[in-house]
Amino acid sequence: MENKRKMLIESLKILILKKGYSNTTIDDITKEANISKGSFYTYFKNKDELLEEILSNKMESIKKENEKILKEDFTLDAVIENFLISKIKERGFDIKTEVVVMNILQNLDVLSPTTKKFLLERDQINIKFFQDIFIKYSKFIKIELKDVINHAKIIDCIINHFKINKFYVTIDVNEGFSFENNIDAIKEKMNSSETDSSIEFLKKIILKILT
Amino acid sequence: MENKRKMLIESLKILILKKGYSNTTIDDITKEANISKGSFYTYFKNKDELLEEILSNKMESIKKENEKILKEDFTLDAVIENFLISKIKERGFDIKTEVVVMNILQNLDVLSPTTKKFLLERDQINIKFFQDIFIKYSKFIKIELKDVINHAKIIDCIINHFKINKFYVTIDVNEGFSFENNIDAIKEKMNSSETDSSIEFLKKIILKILT
Amino acid sequence: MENKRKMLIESLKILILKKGYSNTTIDDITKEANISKGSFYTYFKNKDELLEEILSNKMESIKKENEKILKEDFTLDAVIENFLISKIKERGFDIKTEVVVMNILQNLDVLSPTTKKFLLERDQINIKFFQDIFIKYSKFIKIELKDVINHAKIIDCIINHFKINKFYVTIDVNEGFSFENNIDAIKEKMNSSETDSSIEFLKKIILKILT
Amino acid sequence: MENKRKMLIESLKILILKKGYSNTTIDDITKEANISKGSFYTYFKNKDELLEEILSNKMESIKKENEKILKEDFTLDAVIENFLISKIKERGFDIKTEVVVMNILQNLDVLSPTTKKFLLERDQINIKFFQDIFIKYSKFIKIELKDVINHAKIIDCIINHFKINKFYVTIDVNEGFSFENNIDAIKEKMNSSETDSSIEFLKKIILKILT
DNA sequence: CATGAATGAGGCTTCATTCAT
DNA sequence: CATGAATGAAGCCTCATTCAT
Repeated sequence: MENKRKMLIESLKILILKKGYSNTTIDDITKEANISKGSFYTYFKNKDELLEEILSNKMESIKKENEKILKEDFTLDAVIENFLISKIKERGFDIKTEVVVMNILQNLDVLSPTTKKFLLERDQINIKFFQDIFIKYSKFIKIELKDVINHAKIIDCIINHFKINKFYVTIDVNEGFSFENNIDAIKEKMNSSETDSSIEFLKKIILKILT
Repeated sequence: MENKRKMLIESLKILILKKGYSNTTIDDITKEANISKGSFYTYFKNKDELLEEILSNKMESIKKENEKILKEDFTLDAVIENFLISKIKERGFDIKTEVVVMNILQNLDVLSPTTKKFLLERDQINIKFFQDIFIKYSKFIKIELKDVINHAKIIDCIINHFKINKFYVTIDVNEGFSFENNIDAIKEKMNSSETDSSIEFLKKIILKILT
Repeated sequence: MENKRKMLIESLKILILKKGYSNTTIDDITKEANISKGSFYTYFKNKDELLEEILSNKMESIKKENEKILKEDFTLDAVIENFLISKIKERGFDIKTEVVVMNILQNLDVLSPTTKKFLLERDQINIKFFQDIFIKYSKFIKIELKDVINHAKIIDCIINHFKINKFYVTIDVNEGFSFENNIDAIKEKMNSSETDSSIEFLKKIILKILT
Repeated sequence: MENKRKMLIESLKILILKKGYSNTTIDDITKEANISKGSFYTYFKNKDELLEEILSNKMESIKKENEKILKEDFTLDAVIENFLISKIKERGFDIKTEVVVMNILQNLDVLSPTTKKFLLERDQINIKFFQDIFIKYSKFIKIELKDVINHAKIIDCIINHFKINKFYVTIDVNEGFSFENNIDAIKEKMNSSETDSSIEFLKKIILKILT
C-alpha cells in the first residue's frame, strides 16, 4: 500500500529528528513504522533513496512557495519579511521535513551523491529567488549583479543558522548540545514572540546587506 | 613515545581531509601513522578522544590569535580585515586543523558530547571577541549590546560558509560536491587574489552589519 | 489457466539462458511471465518443481527421437551422423530446453534430488540407445558388451562438451567466459558450416572409438 | 597466523567436498575452522578470493606435473598412461584440491570472473600439454595440428567425466546422486584395481583417438 | 484463482575493541 | 609498550514463501 511508503517516510523524518540521519538504521525505521525489516525494500532500494524522496518533494514546495512570494505586490521590506516567515516559521510547510533538511545540511559526509545534488539544487533555487528579487527591486538594492549569488548564499546561511540555533538545537549540560526531538516544542518556539523579534532582527540585517 | 601520539593526531587530520571524520576508521588512522592498530588504544581511548585533543589545542590558538588582534591599535576596518585574514587565510594556523573544524561543523550527528562542547566553546570565544570589539569600538558600532551575541554568531557563520565554499568544497558532476582533499590545492586557493577580493567583499558586508 | 503454467515454464527457460538456473529467482520468473509472484505457487510448489517439469517433458522427446533414429535403416556411419545432428543441431527439439539441460549439467550442486534423478534417467536413455546400436550393428562395432555403458557415457560427454563450447559459451575478457544468452545467435551458430565440420569431426572420433 | 589462513583453505575444501561450493557459507567455513566469522576477513576478502587462492596453487602444480611427464623418455603409450595416472590417481597431488576443481567445473554459474579465468587457464595448460605431446610424438600421432586443441579438450573432458563418475559421485536412492564426501572412500576407490582397469580402458580410447 | 505486500530467515561485510604474545 | 590477530555485535540486503484482499 502507498500508505506504508508514507509511513516509512514519516518514520525516517521522526528518527532524523530524534537521532539524526546517520544514526538511523533501516531497522529503526521499520520498527518505528511497525513494519518488518524486509518490507522496507518493497518501497525503497535503501536508506538514501528514502531520503532522496523526501528531498525531492521538498524541492517542489520550496519552489512554489518562493514563486508565491514573488508574485505578490510587496515592498522590498515586505518581500524579505515574507521570505523569512516562509523559511523560518515553515508557513505552509511540513516542519518535520524542514528538520530533515537542517539535519543533512549538518551531516554532509554521509550523504549520497544524489542527496548532495539536492542540496545544490536547493542552493540554486535560493539563488534564483534572490536574482528575481534583484531584478524586481533593482532600484532599491545596492549590490552588483555579479554579487547576487554570494549574497544569496550568505543570506541562506544566516537563515539556516538562525533556525538551527533557535528551534532545532538545545544546549545540554551532558551532550554539549543536541537536536530538539520534540516536534511540539519546535512548533511552540516557532510561534513564540521571540521568533517574531528574531525575524525582525534578521530582516534588518538582510536589508542592511542588500541596500 | 609522545611522538606516536602526535603521528596519530596528524594522521586523523590528513584522513579527515581525505574522507571526513565519520568515514575514517581506527584502522585508517593507524595505517596512515604507520603504527599498529592495537597501539592506538595506548594513546587514546577511542577516535573521539583523539579528535577532542585536536580541538583542545585548536581552542588555545584561536584565543591567542584573537587576543593578538585585539591588542593591536587598529581602526575598526583594520580589525575586521585582520580578523578575516586570520580566520580565512589561517595566518599562523595549521590549515589541516582548520579543515578538521570545518569538517566536524558539517557532521554534527556523529560527534561526542565533549566534541560538541568544544564547538560551543569555539562559539563562546568568537562571541567574546566581538564583545571585546564592541566595547573597544563602541562609538563606531551601531548595534545594541544585547545583539552582540547574535551578530557574532552570524558573522562566524558567514565566514565559515565562505571558507567552506571557496576552499574546501568542489562541485563535482558525479558526487554533487566533495571536499577538496589536496592540502596544496587549498593553500593555493587561499593565496590567490580571488581570496583577497573575497575578504574585501566580506569585510564590506560585516561592516554594513555592524555599523 | 494451463496457459500460465506454460508461460512460467517458458520464462524459466529464457531466464536460464540469460543468467543460469541458480541466479534466477521466483520474482524473475513471474516478472518475465507477466504473472504475479504469488501465482507462481498456484502452479508449482517451487522453482525446482518447475524445472522438473521441463526436464520431464524433455526426457520424452529424447526417447522418441532416439527411437526414430534406430528405426531407420541406416549404416552405422549414418546412424552416428544422425544421432549427432539430432543432439547437436537440436533437429526437432526446442533449443531453449536444451540450454536448460546444458545449464543444469554444469550446476549440479543446486539441483533437487528429483532433478538429479532426471539427469540419471537421461544417462540411462543414452546408454540404452548405444546398447541398441551395439546390438543392431554388433558386427561393425569392436567393443565389448560390458564396455557399452562407459562408451555411451564418454560419447555423451564429448557431445555435451562440444555443444557447450561451440554454441553456449563465449570467451569474455572480463568474465573469463559466459553463456551465450541470445537464442538467435545460438541458432545461427548451429546452422553454420563450421557446425557441419564439427559434426564430421566428432563422427570420426566416435567411429574411431567404436570400431 | 599463516596457520589460520591454511585452516580456512582446508575448511573450504572439506566443505566443498561435503556440500559444494555454492552451498557453503562464510559461516560454515569459519565454524569448520573454529574461527570467528569476522576473522575470515583478516585472511580473505570474500569466499571467491579464498577459492581463487586454492586454484592458483593448483595451477602451478598441474604445470609442474605435466612438465615432469614430458621430460621423461617415455613411449607415447607410457606418456598417456602416466598422464592418466597423474590426472586420475592424483599422484603427488592433494585429492581435496582436485575435488574442488571437479566441483567448480560442475557449478559454473556461481563462479567469479577470476575463478572462471582459472578454468580457462586450466584448459590452456592442458592444451599446451597435448601440443607438446603432438610435437614430441608427431610420427605416432595421426591427427592434424589444427585439431590438437579440440582433441586436448575432448580428452580432458573424458578424463574429468571418468573421475567424477568413478570417485566423486555416488548414486543415491534419495538424492539421485551426490558427491562422495568421505575423502578416505575416494582414496580407496583410487587405489582399487578397478581404477587400474579404468585407466587401461581410457588409455585405449585415447590412443584410438590420437593414432 | 490472482495479486503483490509482508515477512523473516539467512547471508555478507565492517569495524571498534580486546588480548595473548 | 607494541603488535595485529581475533572477536562479535551491528548493519545491510535478498528472496522464498505466506496470506489477506
